Amino acid sequence: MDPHLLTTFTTVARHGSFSAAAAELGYTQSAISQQIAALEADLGVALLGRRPVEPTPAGRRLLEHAGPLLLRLRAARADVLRAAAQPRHRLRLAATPLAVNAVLAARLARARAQQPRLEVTLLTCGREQVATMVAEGEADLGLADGVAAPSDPLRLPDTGPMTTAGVSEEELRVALPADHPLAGRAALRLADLVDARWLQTPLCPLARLRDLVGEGFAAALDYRGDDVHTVVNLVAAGHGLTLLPASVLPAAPAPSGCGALARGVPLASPRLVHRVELLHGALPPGPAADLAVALSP
Amino acid sequence: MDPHLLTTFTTVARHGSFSAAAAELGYTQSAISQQIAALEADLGVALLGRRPVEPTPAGRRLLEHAGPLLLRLRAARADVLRAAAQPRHRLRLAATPLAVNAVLAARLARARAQQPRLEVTLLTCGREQVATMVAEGEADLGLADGVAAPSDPLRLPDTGPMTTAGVSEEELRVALPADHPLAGRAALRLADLVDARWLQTPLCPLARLRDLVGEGFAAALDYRGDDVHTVVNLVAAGHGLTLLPASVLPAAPAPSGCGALARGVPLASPRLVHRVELLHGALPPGPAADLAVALSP
DNA sequence: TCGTCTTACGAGAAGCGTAAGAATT
DNA sequence: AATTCTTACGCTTCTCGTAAGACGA
Repeated sequence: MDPHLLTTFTTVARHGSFSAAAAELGYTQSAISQQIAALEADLGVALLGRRPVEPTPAGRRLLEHAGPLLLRLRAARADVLRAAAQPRHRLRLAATPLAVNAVLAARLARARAQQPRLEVTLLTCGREQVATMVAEGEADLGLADGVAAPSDPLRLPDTGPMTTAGVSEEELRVALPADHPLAGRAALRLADLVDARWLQTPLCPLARLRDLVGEGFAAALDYRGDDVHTVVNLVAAGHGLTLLPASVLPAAPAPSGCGALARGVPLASPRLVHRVELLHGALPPGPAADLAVALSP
Repeated sequence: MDPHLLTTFTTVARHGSFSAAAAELGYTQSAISQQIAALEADLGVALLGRRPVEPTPAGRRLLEHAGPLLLRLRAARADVLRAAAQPRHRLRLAATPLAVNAVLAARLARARAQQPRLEVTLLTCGREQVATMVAEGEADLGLADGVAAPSDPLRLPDTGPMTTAGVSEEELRVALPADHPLAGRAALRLADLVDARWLQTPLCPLARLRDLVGEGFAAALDYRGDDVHTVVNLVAAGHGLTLLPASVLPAAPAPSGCGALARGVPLASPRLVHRVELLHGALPPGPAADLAVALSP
């Protein structure tokens, strides 16, 4: 179960081809063939059917393990190197788009005022990638947001020992167009909306709502990016509903008209919050640790 | 980061000696020396100080990663082999001592009545070992118990994709000797008992209570085994309090006297339950899957 | 001086590439 | 016939063990 062979295996499975995997990994097809043969001999189990190249049931199980395993391996390496590295004066931050809200942006500004010489790089990307970057040491700190019950943690991918701390919770509202029949309501129950038209977005995955409430929540439109502006416009145009933190929605009810967003309707039950968590590995004393403290409430 | 080198590293660190590790692993000292050198060269970081042989800060970080990583690797291997193996007619069950309570023993008996030809092996061991055995495929099913808030999951060690399902929850009571001043009380609040004398046992670790309630809960006696009978006798003899499921405690108040256990006092707040979870990897259709279904409520 | 880790060196094994072979479409 | 995986074979690299060397207690 050499990790080397494991990456080869996942690459072959992904491409469905030995030769394509060889091209990607910089080996000859022959080498790939030998590596897969070695892995199958080691386990004593056929992992791939040939022609077409397709994982066997056992191979499918191994594929489920291989990804997280290799991720943790890279995370471990990064963590060890970090422990040995000198504290630096450049700090790399990874955050999901909705994570850097007004509160956290202000805290970040206050912290930077304390350490004016600190260079900060901020990169926006998806939830999983934030976790991965922090685990692999590509980012020193991560901020990830998501939908959760009050004071419940988010469910982030498991990448080994990583510190997570909630740094912000905010009311979550139902976002809908200004001319939507429900736009004027004082509050809504999520259970009453299971049959509504919903947007599927990485910001508010419908699978998460099903976890929390139950079946339903069919996707009227599946948005694969993670741009807040786009989502707001999709909702305003009536493509479907979604949940957004109150601070993203307009403060006053918009004048009813094409393309405007309503003020957002609070959720009566279940109470859900937009939660932001701070992620980091072991932090040596230094700017990263200081910033982590400053970002906490 | 060859797993091979990783196990060598952990062995050396555990023994604090290259030669002792060589003896355990069946290599020469020279080979161990070269393996550690290779690992350090690969990471570009010193992992062990020599004379005395002791992990550096970076080495300590790697040690924290290596254990879980190697466990997951063995778990992955076991899972793949299980997927390819023939369904067998021997079923291996691992359980913590308190997990096989009256309810589950009855369910198990009912299930066996359905499949009389099925051989069942039951092994009792600690919580972590149950999880490990299931992960590594040494057991087909595991039953682990612990203290939890109602309908909250237990916190079991992370060994990769493993199915856990709560199969039993039972009232948890404060166990105390029959002649204890609090023995007659109708209910107790755990917060009022932070300063009492407590038993530290694997069945009810005080660290868990601190998680749930707060600081306090000093250990008057630390019991390292996991035998229920012994714990009951320790409590009855007045060595300290502990929490036990109601079914373990005597049904009627014992006549006050030396070595008798009181009926047990219910917990008013927080509500805590004795929870049993069923653990298993991916189950192919067969006796193991049938039994898993039968054990669920 | 003794115990312990490191280094040098040779033998064996393992891994990769080239090239030819086999199997499927 | 073309594409794609497998096998054979030689070369290189890696890894281990033996044995000698270096370093501390």
